[in-house]
Amino acid sequence: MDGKLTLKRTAAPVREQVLEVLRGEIVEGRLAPGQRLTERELTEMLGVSRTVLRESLRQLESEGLVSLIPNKGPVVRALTIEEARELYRIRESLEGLAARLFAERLDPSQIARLEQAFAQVERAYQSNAPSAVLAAKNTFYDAMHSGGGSAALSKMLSTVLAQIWRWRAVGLAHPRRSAGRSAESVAKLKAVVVAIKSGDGDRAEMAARLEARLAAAEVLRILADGDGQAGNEALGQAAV
Amino acid sequence: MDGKLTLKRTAAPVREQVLEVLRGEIVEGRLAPGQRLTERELTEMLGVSRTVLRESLRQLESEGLVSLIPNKGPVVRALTIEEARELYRIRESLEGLAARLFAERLDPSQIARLEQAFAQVERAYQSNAPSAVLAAKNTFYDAMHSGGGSAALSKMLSTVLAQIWRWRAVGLAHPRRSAGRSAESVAKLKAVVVAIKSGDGDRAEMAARLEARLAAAEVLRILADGDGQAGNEALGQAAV
DNA sequence: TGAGTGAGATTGTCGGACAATCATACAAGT
DNA sequence: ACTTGTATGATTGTCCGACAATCTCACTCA
Repeated sequence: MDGKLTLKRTAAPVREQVLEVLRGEIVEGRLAPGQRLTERELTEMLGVSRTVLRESLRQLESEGLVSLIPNKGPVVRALTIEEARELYRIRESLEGLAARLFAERLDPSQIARLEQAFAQVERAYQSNAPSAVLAAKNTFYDAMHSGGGSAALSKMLSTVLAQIWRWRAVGLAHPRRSAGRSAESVAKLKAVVVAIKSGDGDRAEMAARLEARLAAAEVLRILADGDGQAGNEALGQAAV
Repeated sequence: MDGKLTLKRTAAPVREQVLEVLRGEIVEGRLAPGQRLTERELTEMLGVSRTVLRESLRQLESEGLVSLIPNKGPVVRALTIEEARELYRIRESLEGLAARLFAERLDPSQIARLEQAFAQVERAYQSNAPSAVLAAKNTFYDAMHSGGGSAALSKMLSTVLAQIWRWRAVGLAHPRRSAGRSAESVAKLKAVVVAIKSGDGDRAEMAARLEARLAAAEVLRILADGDGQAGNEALGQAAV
């Protein structure tokens, strides 16, 4: 009875369900960036009252996933390339800190979780299924972000990742993806795991930052080259 | 006609006014940590409807200033020392990044703003008025955080600072405040300004991180020494 | 003593209502 | 043809009242 297994909590409040659904729709791209929504549409689509919906929308706004335009309605937020670049740098800093905290603590159960997640990434990579790789990496990052034991930090990282998630998918699937990047990515993740396990905070931070920087460079390269229009389109500006 | 002077926007929506008022009350400690609130109380106190109030509360929750306990009501959030430590480390990372971006851009108008803010800090320090120092430092940090040109970053830093603001006030006013810390703080801020102006990103980041680390150490020392009870009290646990 | 029970307080959710604001199309006047 | 003005519809902003669900706590009864 000591709380470690609070199983089957009563059904989540409607508000949280709405939040999860909308977040998922946006993050996975089924609601396109720039797409306009209205409260009426959404309430009918979800079968909830405006009260609940509006509370959820406020929260999505503070997570940076939607913009609420006064007297106009909610819009799925579309980022410029510049904003994407900023988010990637923030991610790099915070992920470096997460790795450092992880290495400084070395919580055995967290380590085990991280290694398991990494093994899953390796398997997914060998099976050559992009979506599986994406999913596996997400659980890996989740383990890495929470391994340092800071709830505030892992929450921040989630919201940052949610905003750039779309481009991570682009980076993984894009035809112009540089050859060998996947293998390199797995190798760098391995380095992060090893560095964390070594207990050396500096080394862990460096490894994590390096991986984040490479991932960012890859995605930004894909978005920026070709030409401006294509870049903007990928960012959702043209997705009306 | 090119939009640079959109003056006198219409009165802010009620929701935002409520948000600002509540945020201010919490950050400045007039609503004590751990203090219980109820929707009814707040609506009567502010003269607004539950609809608006609840939307504002959701936002405050996502900023980490209140906890919304199901079927119980909103509570002004009280942090443990451990959580405070985590927030200070996050602040250090993000502030380092902000200084780096600032140095990499070197926007002249932002530099001017920073120097003005620093001059104000020096004056406030010489006038030996703690509250003036606090206010001046806040505008300084604001200039520093937004000088890198990243809206996402400065928004994150604001929410982090809002959560630890209370302890910054403690650190400035506490009798056990180590002698010379104020002077040292001003000197370190000066170093940050100089480093940013040099355009050297590494140096700017180092300077900013150092200052953040010292400020954190000072506050955490005050909170942690003495004894556990006093520490908790300062953190607001006992303020029922 | 202890278990059950019931009242009260508080949030969770809903639906309706109306004002305020914005965008658009259309009409009118020059 | 072009500008100005106006009407109209769409959408959010805000309020109110209602009721169910859940938690707390004191109280009663065996």
